[in-house]
Amino acid sequence: MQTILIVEDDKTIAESIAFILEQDSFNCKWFDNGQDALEYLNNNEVDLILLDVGLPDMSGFDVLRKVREKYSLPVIIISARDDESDQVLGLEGLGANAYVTKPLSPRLVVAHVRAQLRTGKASTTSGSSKFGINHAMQRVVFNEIELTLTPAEFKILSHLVKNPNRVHSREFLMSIIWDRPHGSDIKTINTHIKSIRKRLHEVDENSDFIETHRGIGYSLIE
Amino acid sequence: MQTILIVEDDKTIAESIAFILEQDSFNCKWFDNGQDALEYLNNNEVDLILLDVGLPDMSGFDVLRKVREKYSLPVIIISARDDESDQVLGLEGLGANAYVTKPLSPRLVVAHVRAQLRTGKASTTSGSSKFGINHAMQRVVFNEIELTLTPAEFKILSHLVKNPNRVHSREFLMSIIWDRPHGSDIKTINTHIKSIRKRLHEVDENSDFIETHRGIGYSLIE
DNA sequence: AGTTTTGATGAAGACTTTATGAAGTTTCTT
DNA sequence: AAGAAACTTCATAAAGTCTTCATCAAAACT
Repeated sequence: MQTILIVEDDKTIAESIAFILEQDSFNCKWFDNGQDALEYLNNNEVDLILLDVGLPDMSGFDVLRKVREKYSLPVIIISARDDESDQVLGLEGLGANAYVTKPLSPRLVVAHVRAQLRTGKASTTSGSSKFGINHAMQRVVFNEIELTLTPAEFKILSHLVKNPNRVHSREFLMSIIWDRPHGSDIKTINTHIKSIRKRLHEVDENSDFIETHRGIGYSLIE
Repeated sequence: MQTILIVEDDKTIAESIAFILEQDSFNCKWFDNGQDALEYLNNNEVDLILLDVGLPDMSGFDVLRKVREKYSLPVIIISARDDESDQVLGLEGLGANAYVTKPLSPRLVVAHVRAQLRTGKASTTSGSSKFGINHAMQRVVFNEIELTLTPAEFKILSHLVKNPNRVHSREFLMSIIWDRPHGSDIKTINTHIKSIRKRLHEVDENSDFIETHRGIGYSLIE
């Protein structure tokens, strides 16, 4: 079942969206502020975000930017009709995937969500890769073998698998392991990557999926 | 004898359903609100639920969601003809198994119940596992031996047996024991798991079915 | 080629989480 | 109210994980 994050401070609106989406067998999580939503996103599998631009703690603009720092999942913007259209349109540059305006038409919301999830799928499935993620068991599947990983290793590797073919800095990978700033040496990532590579080698000796990008970080090739 | 939970605030309707079902030698329990029904469900063996969507305390929607958080038994929705058909059909996504509309045809209700109980049985049997659940006795069967468990142990182990091969967090397992938030130390789960493992070892010394997932929780391997 | 920078590696130890046994508290039964 | 059973808490031991560090290897630069 796919999970949708609803970030909306108006409880009535949030509940009506959740209601209609749940009828479509989506799993909904509601947050009335950006901070909590981002924290949830960092710790759970989410397939799509419905994001209100007018939040109490931070603008939808800031939320979207923070989401895009780490993830490529579809984000649908909810905006009041009287918002400055420029401001809302500007979100496109940050990677908003669609817009709906208040008052909301439930059917339209569902249509947008479906449209995004038909095409997207960015967060979980990954084509013809040799990798998969077993969320239920918190394991990464490689060549049909389930790897038992330590928590830090799982967080890093599952993120690499979800976002292959792009370089992830050590700083960023640290932020994947620790939600809050953590005063650890950045080179710690080297060691984690080493042990991940070791586990992959145990399955396939000649594999070399994790690439080092000197001076930047690592990427997973698929 | 199979037990059917009737959740319906109209006493006349509930009694007529119960009457006709008891003629068919089903054991019926009637509740006029969702809360009491859920409480009964959590403490007793139930084979099927007949659920009215229009309840006084919570919507049938909420009841069904709560049921599905823990159980996979068949649920038949009772709806007034004038309900929005969309809304009711949406319940399918949450795992409703069938619908009947008011005014009820007793024969039709019995037909639906029988149809579900012929096919269903999802709540108890579990493939080729060495585990089984004896709801009536609140015991878990392991290697054909019935384990005598304390209530908390039964709730945890039966949940693990029903949902094997996936990790369950300590927080979640706490919610299995206590329906309402309970200010207990989360580490209590460690102790319950310890005693469950001890009981399994008494049956098979070399068994090791409950796996620890560091930093997350536990899973049962089958 | 020599120097500098950056990454890989292995091992030690600091730190965190879990297991365990026992004591304490609550709840239920008689 | 007493006793028993069950649940929770606690202290400590054990296990596992993360970070650091020293050293070696590879790449980039002069």
